[in-house]
Amino acid sequence: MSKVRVRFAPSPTGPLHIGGVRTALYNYLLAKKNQGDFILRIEDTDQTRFVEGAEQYIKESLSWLGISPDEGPGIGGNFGPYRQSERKEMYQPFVTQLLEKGDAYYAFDTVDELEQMRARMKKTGMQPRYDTTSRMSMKNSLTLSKDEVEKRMAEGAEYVVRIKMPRKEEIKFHDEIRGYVSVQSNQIDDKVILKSDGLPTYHLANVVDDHLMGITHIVRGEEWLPSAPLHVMLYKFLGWENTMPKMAHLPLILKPEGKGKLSKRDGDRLGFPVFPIEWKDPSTGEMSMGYREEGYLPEAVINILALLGWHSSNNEEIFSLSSLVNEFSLSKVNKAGARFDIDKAKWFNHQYIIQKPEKEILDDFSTYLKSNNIQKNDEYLLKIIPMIKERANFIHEFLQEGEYFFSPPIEYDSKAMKKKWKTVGVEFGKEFLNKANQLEEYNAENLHQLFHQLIEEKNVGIGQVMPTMRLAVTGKAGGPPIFEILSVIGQKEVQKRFTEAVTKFPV
RNA sequence: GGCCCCUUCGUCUAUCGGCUAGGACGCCAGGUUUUCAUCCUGGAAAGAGGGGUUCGAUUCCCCUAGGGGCUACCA
Repeated sequence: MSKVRVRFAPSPTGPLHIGGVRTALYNYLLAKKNQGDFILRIEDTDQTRFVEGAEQYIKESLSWLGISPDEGPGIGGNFGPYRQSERKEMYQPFVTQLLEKGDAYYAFDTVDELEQMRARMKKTGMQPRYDTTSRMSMKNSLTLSKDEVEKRMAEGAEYVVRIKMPRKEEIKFHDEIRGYVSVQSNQIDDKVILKSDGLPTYHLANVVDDHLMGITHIVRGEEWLPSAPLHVMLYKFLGWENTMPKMAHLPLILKPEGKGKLSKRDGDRLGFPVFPIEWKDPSTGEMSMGYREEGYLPEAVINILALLGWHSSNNEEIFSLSSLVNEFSLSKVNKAGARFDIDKAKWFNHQYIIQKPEKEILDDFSTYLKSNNIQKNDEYLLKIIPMIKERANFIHEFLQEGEYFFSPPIEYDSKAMKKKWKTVGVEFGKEFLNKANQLEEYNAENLHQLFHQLIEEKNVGIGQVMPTMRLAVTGKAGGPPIFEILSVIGQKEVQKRFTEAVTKFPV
């Protein structure tokens, strides 16, 4: 059995949609599961849609997520070049072959003529397309005399090459996810395979490249399913039927609500990213948010995307990239489109935040703090990270969650103040701090002990006095264990905050 | 409009003819906690409809309905 080789083949027309990222991921998983190769191929045959920086964006996204290609532009490999624009001459022999065998033909129709043809057909209730019947009334090498065709070519007339679809034939192929799919050939039009600028269209290019690059499995989005029969015909015409790659068409990622596939607009409207990393449109300057910048961990994004359309039968949901590689199978990929669920996405991120070692969180957290003009040493941060990480979905929430670690409270939870800011608590607090200030070591354990001693001595309820202390020092009603907070903030600062609170809110 | 694909809790999904239909997110209730979060326990919540096939259908087939995709010299 030959080595598994799969390709991810985006076109560099802008930022990579997360649906595309998932396609890349599934390709990667299939490759690695079988010790195969994952190839990045840039499908830039449409020069008019080329966007500066898009290719770099794609590579950076994949690299951030840890699904780096084994071969690709700038990476190397034995099947290059990996940009279709750089493979231009490689397609010509196959076009010639198709032409000579009569499986393709030249067409000289102008845009206007094509439009007229479509309008005409529509009017008479026919399907508007360039196909087995309508081609006979158009200007092409099937209708024009050989002399006329040669004359036009000699004059340098613009032309395209179209595939000549058989009139009546069942095209049947097997999809790894959907089973057998069959279509009548007369439902497919004579698609352009070579454009007038001399570059192939996607259809020809992907077939030729997949063949030349030894691709064994095509894993792509469901939007390609309708053109798959066309590709099958091309494999047939080119004589590659026996080595045709297996095909798998992935279900689409749908809007969280409403109709249709997930779009950038949904993200903007509902406030979540649809792109892996931030993107700035070079022509408009418009920014699109990315998962990376919004505080998602790459391993969380991988996990989220993996579960959108694929599921393990053992009910597990938390998967690292390497466990996905072990578990993944095309046969477990779902057929139906999956609605994107941002709440579950956040939950995944939360899981990975909790799981993540403090030292690894440190970098991101201190970078975030610096951008907010807050400087604290690593030792200090390392103490507070474990206290707040399970309370946050994102690292940028750490600051908000634990703002009292960086500055005295500005606001005090009014509901809690009303309920818990009472004489008994304040008096107790004063006495507790007096004693605490005498402590040899101002640490959580000692503070805890002292506090409980005093409670017994005074015979007060813990709920009457502890919230008071928390409110005075943090301004909040909830949070990590109070004695740990006190010990981290430090004796002097605690005393200061308490005194201030008492002054502000006399009882 | 035409063609193709799809259809289990609100959402992601398990089930490959035997189901008291399982899990996860979210939601609700209880427990733990001074508190919030975490964690634990419990709860509400689904097989689009109609026909077949079968001893038996969520599972196989057909029809209807609904959803999605494609329908360019774009990918």
